[in-house]
Amino acid sequence: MRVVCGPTAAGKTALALWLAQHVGTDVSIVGADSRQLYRRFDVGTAKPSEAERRAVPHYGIDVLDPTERASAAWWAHHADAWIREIRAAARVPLVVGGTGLYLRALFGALFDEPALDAASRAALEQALAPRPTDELRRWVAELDPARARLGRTQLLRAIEIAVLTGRRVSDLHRERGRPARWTARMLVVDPGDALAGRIAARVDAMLAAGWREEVRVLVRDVPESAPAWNATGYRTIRSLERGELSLAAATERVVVDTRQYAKRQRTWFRHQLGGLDVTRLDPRVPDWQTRALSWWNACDA
RNA sequence: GGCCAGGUAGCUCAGUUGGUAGAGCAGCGGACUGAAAAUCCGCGUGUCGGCGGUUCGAUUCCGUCCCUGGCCA
Repeated sequence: MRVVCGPTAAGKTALALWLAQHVGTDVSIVGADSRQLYRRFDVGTAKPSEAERRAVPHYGIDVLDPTERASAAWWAHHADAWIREIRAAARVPLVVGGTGLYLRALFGALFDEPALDAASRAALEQALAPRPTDELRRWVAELDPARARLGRTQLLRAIEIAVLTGRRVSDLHRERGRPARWTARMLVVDPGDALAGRIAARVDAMLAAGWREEVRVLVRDVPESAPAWNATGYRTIRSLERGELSLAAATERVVVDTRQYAKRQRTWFRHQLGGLDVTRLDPRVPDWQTRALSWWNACDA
């Protein structure tokens, strides 16, 4: 299974589209992007354009309402179905995206979660929400010490599993590991120190493409708590539209946030792809097309 | 040209009654198994504007020059 990944604004989408149109077979793209899932959050999530989606079929884009919460397992389940559908239509799938955990859920380590009662789960989430992170950390130090050094999201997860199943997540990870659904050949796209400049240019382009207008419409009926607002920049642009920030300050804020996000992605793609077949490509090299094609041709499917 | 206020980390600033300095932001490194564009952890040597002087010792005091901002001419 071919996968194009890398930090945001690296040029993944462009490279994938180029490949789709130059490899001589019918390619369909599966997006592995946790923010492009959401309908109506278009400009700031850098979704492929209408024309691009007409030229190459895309899956995994515009599949959730802004208030729905996605998850890695949810995405992997659907991605699996999309891939089968693409193959059944005698086309070749290409997974493209920067959400590392989603890729992991499809190609590796996600464990098989025991059934959790939805009501108790919601009640527990309510009860935990107001608790300070330090307190959660102390609890996890008791319940599942191996997880206590991680962040709040992971602490909540550790407590949830411990309370609802009576088991430690770290034990379940070991005992209920699931075989990978596909073997992946990854092409990690990264333009090195040109990335910061590309990010700044992309934010300007998003603003010019109507990002503010998009947000102005969204604030009318998408509640502030909707998961879709977590996409980088959206809350900042919302503040801009409320007059809480100048355009210059908002732009700078979004550029910085995006840079920091891209940095986290790099760290992930540097260290978290263990066991997978990885090829790295700097799209600035003059022979990037040759290299991309030879990567494509070295893969079975 | 005169007076005043400043020139300290990439940026905004604090501080040193003389013993060569520290915050926020930025940046860098790392973690990550069903919220992941999320959530966390770690990292601070910089001619303290230049040159002289006083001093055992100056970023700190004195002189002078340069630069920035404001006011007055």
